[in-house]
Amino acid sequence: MTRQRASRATPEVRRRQLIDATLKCIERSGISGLTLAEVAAEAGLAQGIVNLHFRSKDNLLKETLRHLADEYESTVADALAAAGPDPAERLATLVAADFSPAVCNARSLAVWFAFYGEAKSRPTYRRICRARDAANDRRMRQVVGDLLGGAEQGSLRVRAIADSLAALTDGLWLNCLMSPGEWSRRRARETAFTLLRSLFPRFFPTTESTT
Amino acid sequence: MTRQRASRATPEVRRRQLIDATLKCIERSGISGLTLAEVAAEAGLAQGIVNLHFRSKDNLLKETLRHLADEYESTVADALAAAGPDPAERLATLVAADFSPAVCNARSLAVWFAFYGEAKSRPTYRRICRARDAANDRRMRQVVGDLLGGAEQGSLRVRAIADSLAALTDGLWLNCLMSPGEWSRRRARETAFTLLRSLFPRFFPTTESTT
DNA sequence: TAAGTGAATTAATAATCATTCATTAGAAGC
DNA sequence: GCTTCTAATGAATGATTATTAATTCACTTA
Repeated sequence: MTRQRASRATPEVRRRQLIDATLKCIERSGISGLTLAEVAAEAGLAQGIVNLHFRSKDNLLKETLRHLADEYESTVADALAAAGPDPAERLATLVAADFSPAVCNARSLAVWFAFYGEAKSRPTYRRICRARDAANDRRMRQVVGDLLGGAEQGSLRVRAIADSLAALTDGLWLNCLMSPGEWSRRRARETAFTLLRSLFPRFFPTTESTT
Repeated sequence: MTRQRASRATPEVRRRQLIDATLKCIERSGISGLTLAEVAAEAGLAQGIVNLHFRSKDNLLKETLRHLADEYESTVADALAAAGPDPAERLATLVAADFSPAVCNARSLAVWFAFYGEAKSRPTYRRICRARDAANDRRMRQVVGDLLGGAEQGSLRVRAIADSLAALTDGLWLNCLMSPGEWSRRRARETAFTLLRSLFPRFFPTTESTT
């Protein structure tokens, strides 16, 4: 039963490794069932390792959420940077990014909602999540405003539609989390695109010509 | 420091009282921070009271979620039963119910998302939440199908729009939970109605005649 | 009013877990 | 090879907390 002692690694490497293990463990046990022993075992390291590299469990959780938020932000920002100038294409890119495998996978969704669930009682979590939302909302309002053109730019209606599209993502993610059998990433994406086509038939024409 | 002994009450009354206390405590401390001592104190009763009436903490949590789901279900079902036969009115009723004070208040939202967050690792929670979603989705598909009429009834497009509207609620609720300062119940409701007007201009005409 | 019923209390128990720190040992420099 | 530095270990600690069960007592009823 003696463990093989792990070879040395830089703190950077260990921190990343422990965050990955934490993501897996939250998916498996939720935040309420998470123990440092489980995280350490998942990483193949000894009991005290988390306290060594993160000082406390609380800190590990914050850093894990931050990592998830950074990963999301860079995925979406990169996708948008790679898109062309056409507003319809840019909007489609934003929606598609939210349902890409890098973002919409069982583990990430489980962890996002685990933190959402704790957010009411933990201001720090709420702050990190809100920073993500704010960046997201700004992008979405810009793109929807560009799409609908000058007169409406910045109108309450543009704002409401952009906010609705952002909210739609969270709701469809929740479907994927709660009913993964019925709600695949693809179905969620197609549902969002169907809404886009219904909202903006001029910009997102329906493939089959029905009416 | 001696406690005043509580007067006798029926198990029914105590169970309800303890569930109410649990809702408050989850809002305050999250599920991960919830202790039976806190629940008992919130109810003004002694330590062992939860185990007496619910057998275990786990059972208390399940019953609390069930209570929340039942309350939601009866609120929405009652609202729909009171609405007239016009599909547009019925759709407006469904949306309005999701943002009524009985449903969309800080405590209920906090508790819903607390359970969503644990759902991945707790099949029982997932089952209870899914039952609520299924009833909701059925109603929404029926109403949207009625609104769009014969040809589209039951089409993939109707299904996608109904699913989107259901998802929209969850997303807007999340906004209310994470940013209660910016996202009042009323703003969330108006955002949803603005989407309805944009999607179905024929059925939900814009008040001011702008085009 | 005197049992009797069972709701409520509370102190004790046992288990879980985050955190600490003395010790071990891998890697780098000489 | 020897020394030094510091990552890694894991047993020990102490705090927290769900659960139990013996006891108390509020209310009912005969």
